[in-house]
Amino acid sequence: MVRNFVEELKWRGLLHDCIPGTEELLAKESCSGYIGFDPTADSLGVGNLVQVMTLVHFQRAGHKPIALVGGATGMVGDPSGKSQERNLLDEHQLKHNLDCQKRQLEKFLDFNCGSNSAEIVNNFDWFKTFSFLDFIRDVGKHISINYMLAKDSVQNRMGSGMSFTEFSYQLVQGFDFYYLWKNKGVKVQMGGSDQWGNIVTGTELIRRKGSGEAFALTTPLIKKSDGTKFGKSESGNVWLDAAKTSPYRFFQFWLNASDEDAQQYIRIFTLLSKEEVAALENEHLKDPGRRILQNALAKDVTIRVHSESAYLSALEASGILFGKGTTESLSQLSEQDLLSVFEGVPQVEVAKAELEKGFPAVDFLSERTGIFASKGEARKMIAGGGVSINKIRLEDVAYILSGKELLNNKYILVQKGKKNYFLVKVT
RNA sequence: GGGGAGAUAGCCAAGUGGCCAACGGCAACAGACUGUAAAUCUGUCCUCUUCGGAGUUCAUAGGUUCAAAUCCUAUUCUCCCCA
Repeated sequence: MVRNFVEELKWRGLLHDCIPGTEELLAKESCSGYIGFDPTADSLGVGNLVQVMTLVHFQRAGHKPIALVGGATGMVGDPSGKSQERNLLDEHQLKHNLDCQKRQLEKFLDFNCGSNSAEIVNNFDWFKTFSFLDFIRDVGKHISINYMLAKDSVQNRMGSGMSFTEFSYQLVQGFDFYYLWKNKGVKVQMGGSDQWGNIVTGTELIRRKGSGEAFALTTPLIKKSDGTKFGKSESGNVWLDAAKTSPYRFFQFWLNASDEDAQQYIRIFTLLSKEEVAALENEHLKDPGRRILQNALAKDVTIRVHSESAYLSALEASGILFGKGTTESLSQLSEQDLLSVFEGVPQVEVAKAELEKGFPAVDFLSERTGIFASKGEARKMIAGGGVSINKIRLEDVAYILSGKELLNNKYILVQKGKKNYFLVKVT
């Protein structure tokens, strides 16, 4: 049952670094390992999915995965990879974020499979009764300032400044590892490569304070092939929460991956086997235009994060919005189909009478519907050829809507650019 | 506490009396090309606009001047060095 976890990570491109001995340990016995999640938002984003997948593979390899939500560390703020001091979250927000993330994590792991059932822990539970004095005596005493100062996360901030709060972060996180090692027999911590410094502070603490040995491995920072940050779309962060990023948009995010990125993503974000991936890549190369990889990727991830039916509607919507048939296929849709296609697309309601007396498109798109922030912006966009109504490009800045452009006698489809849709409901 | 450097649009960064809504780069958005890709090219990119303009900016508050991002004064904040 115990498959080689590290091997699995390697071929998927998910292994960045590991402490010597980690691979041997994991190949030899079933272990407990954990990954921490930072409660900076009330939903995990696709970026966090990397760590989620790491835990999933960990469990599939027969180990016991523990997801740690950072009720305590979230109060401090991790300086890793940040060039500026972070704002502290208030307690209510923090609690809300923790609850939401917890619910999402539960979706991916198996909590009922015997000895390697997953677990979720909150480090606030062991920090809430730990006094400051106790902490600096019992924990701080074991780690030297010199050691802490040498960390990249600290060095990078020497020029721009860093509060004591964030400086202490590595100790706080280090103690998590120590605590879990001591109380739950956790031997391995995993995380993104930016967490390396924090993680080894933990192993160091275990060595010095507990005279024990612990292991760690990190996953690479996922970047797009053009070097930019992974996980953002035109409309911002891509979240796992359907209310924050609709399944349609989520699906589109993956579908829009470049060829190069799709190869990387399909290894990281799906559970497809090495052979299946290789087969897909072959197929893809024969005719890159069909975007076999992107389709497989988007399908797999959307189904696992949302559901089969969410995937099907996203697929259908995509077919209609980007398919060959343009206005005809739109006008042939039943009202119900239309609405389901546009589920998750911003909608505005407008009275029919308003349109019938003639509504200048510029005013309509800005002041009336808020699709554009101002008339000037709407005007510029139209002039630049970036606005379509019912998939027909609006050529004339002075165009006046008359109420004749209704689909199903009830809807107007406004398109900003190629990929941003708005549905106007006329009543 | 002393000394030094600095604060310009989302970010980086030029500008050191008028030609400045402020060079350039990045990011972002749109267009062309394409495969809803990449690369490339083009346009937009402080706010509003009847596209003629109008309004508000260069840490903050005052001041000098016909005229200030640029000079002066005070204040706030940041970094570095010394104590």
